[in-house]
Amino acid sequence: MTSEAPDDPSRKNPRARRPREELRQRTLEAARQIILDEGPEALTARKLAKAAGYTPGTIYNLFDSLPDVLWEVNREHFARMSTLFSNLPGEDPQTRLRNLAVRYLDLIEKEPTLFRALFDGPRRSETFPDWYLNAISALLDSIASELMLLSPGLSKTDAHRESVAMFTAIQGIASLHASGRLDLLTQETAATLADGLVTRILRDLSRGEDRSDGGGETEDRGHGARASTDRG
Amino acid sequence: MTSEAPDDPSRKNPRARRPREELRQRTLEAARQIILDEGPEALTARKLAKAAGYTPGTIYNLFDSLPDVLWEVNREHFARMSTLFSNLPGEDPQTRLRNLAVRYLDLIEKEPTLFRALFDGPRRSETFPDWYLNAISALLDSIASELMLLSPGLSKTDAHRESVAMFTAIQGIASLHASGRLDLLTQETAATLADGLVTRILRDLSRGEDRSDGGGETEDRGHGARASTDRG
DNA sequence: AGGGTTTATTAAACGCTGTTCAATCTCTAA
DNA sequence: TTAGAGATTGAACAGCGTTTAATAAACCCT
Repeated sequence: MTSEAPDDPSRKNPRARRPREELRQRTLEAARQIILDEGPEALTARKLAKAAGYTPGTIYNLFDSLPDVLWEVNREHFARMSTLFSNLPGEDPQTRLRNLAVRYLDLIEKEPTLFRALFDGPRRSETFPDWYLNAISALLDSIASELMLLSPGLSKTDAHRESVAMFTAIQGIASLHASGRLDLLTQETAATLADGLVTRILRDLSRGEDRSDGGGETEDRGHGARASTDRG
Repeated sequence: MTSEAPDDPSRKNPRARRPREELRQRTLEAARQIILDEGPEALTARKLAKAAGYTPGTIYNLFDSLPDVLWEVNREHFARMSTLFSNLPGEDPQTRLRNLAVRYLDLIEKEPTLFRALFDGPRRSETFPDWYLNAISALLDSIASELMLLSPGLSKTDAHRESVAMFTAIQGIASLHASGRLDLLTQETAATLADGLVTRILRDLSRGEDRSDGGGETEDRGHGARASTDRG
């Protein structure tokens, strides 16, 4: 399957011009398929070009770079995920948040390579696109608002902190699961672990509002502000 | 700094033979330094060879492959970490486990690139060395034994599940922190987040023994055994 | 319809990567 | 002193992302 559509002009005319946006979209679909099948590390310029029906150079006419292609795939994937996170089923915050976690891990179970492309891929010092930060912020905010519903005594700052803690915890399970390393640790399902974690956190959170730990003294070598100022 | 020791025979005799084990060790130190300075992705064959004072081919006389060098560095790093995990300070399990988490994140804060080499690097389908699995198992076991001390009603299976849950949660924070993405989510310190998480889990765990959630119904599309058989 | 311009496409090249290997050199043991 | 063993090298290979000059097709205008 070298050419795609039946009326693909590239069969007879290799240098025929194709509508730009359509070609971009076809490239993104090809890229998505490669990632789905073989993981983000298999997305090479030459392989993508062949899958899309042209030569490597054309990629750079359509996109800025290969990472740029990946970011576009990620953007679409993240957008598709975000729709799943709104209108969560459940009567109370507990149920909704547990469902959120389970849904999240369900999706990762089905498309682990796309998850890795989203979160394992981007390395330090890379600059993150705006939609990326906004999408995560939105997710955190929706978690935080559920937490404030659950525990009205929570300040905005505290709710935010707890939402980050919860997200990063789930993310830890998700990341290990998507990279195939969770099985090295346990037979337990990712969803089971996450559900247990969320349940415990929510139960403790809904119980007492303050975080005055019962007399635990830790060796604190003074790394970091325990109290925090509000953030935009 | 091209040559290392003052009596380095490679200065006058480029093809002089050097003691094999010593050279191996020198290579590992050079590799570790490269990872520390520039991250695991900067560990290339030619750069490592130059840093160790020879040419790329020699690497393959000393090691099986470049990933093999990385695994050796990881092995030493993990061993060094493991010593930190034994003899935890603290009277009760709560304090000891909180200290464990804080120590762990402290180390990652100081050597984030070594952490990334250990956990972000190895990709799916890669076969993991025995020491890797054993070291993680040992860590999980020490967590599990603390948990059983904390909550004597816990079965071995439950303790293991909870230890995995706790570890993966911390790992999530650690991974995001080491890759520089935690700052995108919050101003909060990694240690603060982890400490809060551990505190909540332990508090809930020491309270009630069973996990009968307070009537929460989730959409369960039947993915996975909720109860689990014991694992060897 | 034909000519000029614009633009998409391509092949080749650059510098990088990990890895292999024949040739070469050094050292050691007999 | 010499033969063999073993370490080291440089060249090569296939792949990578990316750039670019040349080319061919399509468009616009007369």
